[in-house]
Amino acid sequence: MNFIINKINIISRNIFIKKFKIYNSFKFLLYNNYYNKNFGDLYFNLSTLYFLNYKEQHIFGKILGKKIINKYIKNYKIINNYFNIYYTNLFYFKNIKLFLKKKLKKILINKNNKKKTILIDYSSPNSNKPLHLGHLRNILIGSMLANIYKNLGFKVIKSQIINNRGIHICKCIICYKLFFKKKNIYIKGDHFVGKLYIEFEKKLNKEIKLLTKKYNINKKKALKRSKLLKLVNLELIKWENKNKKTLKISNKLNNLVIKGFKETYKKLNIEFDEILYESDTYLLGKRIILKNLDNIFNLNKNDNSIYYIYNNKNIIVIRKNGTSLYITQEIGTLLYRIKRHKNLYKLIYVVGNEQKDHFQCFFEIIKKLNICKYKLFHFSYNNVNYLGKKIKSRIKLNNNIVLIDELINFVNKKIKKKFLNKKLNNNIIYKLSIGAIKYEFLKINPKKIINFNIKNTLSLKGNNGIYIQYTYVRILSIIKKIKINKIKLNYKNFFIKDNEKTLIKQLIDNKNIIEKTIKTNDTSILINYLYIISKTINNFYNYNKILKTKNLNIMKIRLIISKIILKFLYFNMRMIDIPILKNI
RNA sequence: GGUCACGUAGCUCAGUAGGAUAGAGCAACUGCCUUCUAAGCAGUUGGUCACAGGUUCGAAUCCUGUCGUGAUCACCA
Repeated sequence: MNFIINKINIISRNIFIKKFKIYNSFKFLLYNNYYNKNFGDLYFNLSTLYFLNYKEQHIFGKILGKKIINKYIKNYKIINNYFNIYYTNLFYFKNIKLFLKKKLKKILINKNNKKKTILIDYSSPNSNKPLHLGHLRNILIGSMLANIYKNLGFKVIKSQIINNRGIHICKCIICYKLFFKKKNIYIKGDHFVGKLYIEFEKKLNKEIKLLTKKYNINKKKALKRSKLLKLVNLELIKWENKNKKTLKISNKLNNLVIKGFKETYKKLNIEFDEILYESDTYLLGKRIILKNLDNIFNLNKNDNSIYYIYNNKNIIVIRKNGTSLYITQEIGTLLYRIKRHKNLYKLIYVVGNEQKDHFQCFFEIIKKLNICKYKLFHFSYNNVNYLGKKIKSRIKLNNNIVLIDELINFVNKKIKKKFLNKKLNNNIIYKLSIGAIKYEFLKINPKKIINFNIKNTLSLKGNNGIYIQYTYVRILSIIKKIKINKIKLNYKNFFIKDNEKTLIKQLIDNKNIIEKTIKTNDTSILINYLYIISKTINNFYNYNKILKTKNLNIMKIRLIISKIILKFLYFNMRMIDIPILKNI
């Protein structure tokens, strides 16, 4: 493919100079076509040659056409001002041979990226509630990007920071102290702590309602008078002053949550190279802020809080009571990472787009502090919505599936029910569930809102993860039945049908797709590609008999194509981390 | 109100480095299991690409405005 494009560029330049006396370095954008049978395998639009008029464009086309025909290019045709190129059978033969012999990594991936290290920060939950569907999108996008970068040759550090410090933790601590201390914990740790948080919010709401009635004041004023909130704030000061009793409860709750998170991650086959805790990093942030108090940050002399001016707004970085905030932690964590990892190439924060302002402010501060020579990048994805509103763990859906654990259970049951007559074992059902969930969340462009809907989102027909897994198993079952290693391809007996040509062309496109995915960080590009080739593969399977073909040569060729299909499916499924099945 | 996204078939989404006739899946209807795994294949129906201007030989794609939806604008994280 590339050599054809290069050749066209070289020949064209000659024509421009000799025929039209035009000296410029125009580069062609050629497109692969595997959608429309009436048009060429490779094409470009002659109108893009803006420096020639319509007549000249066609003269150019005709000269170019005659010159490019060779053993790989059979023919050319100009239709509607489009220059179409048609491949010879030898072209397909060569590509099949290449795909069969070489490792896909070598064919599909540029080697320039070796030794560069990328740190990807994703998931980063607060340790006051279980992981929910909002986190799920974050986890899956981050994990897939990490996978792709790894396959591209980068060294990847998958990093997670657990936000285990702050008001939210203290709310749980207070709730535990007041109402749950003597009760037994009989549910998953993260679910228990989530319950503490919800209970606290309920009690707080009650108190606020009472206060607003009693003193006839608005909510803001009531919040200031709240006894519960006062307790929480005191607890936060205690926490940052390392009060032993407070830290003991904090650690207990923290451990419960982390254990719960680990179980959930394991179900999804998600792993991290490092897990950091805000409790270990926030002091670094606090220190550097105090160090730069006069030149970058400002002290409010009335109440001793410290703020940074961003877009004419005062952003508080240290509270009047001396405790730190989200952004304090963010600065500290970056410092911690820089110390820990030397020679990073880039840091990518996979965080929701609602934090766009936060990251812009954060990056600005880092630039002024002049502490980081690495590229910082916020990859923002959009929300998961339910009934038009952003999903939060406190919302309960109809079937209670707002949490990741609940979603997995739900899908698991659904698949079990659907394939009841097939008597699948639990391991296969589990792999199908995970595949379905991952595919469903990743197939939508990250910059778009996912409107979560149980019926549509978890449809098990058509364009979904199971379809891909099934396609793989179908082809595998053929290969399993026959020893294929000794088969040799011979061009003399080479025969290929149109649907097989389409497939080869699509496989060639894999390289472009990967490059485009990484350029845009859009996971849906690769997923949709996988779906398109799977459709072609199923078409190939239905129309071309393989083991039952009488002609031995044709059977050999189709077996080899089947083997190549498996290679491609395996490679791409691994990138997305959809579980691969060996049988059903 | 300011800022940032998004608006494509009844529903869920592709297509946006301008380019040929706007594509899939679900839902509805029609065929195909004695045949390598029917979790599949093939087909029919379904579109004012939110609306209005502009740029261009050419706009779903770029620009401007309007409308609609969501996020954000905390001494929460």
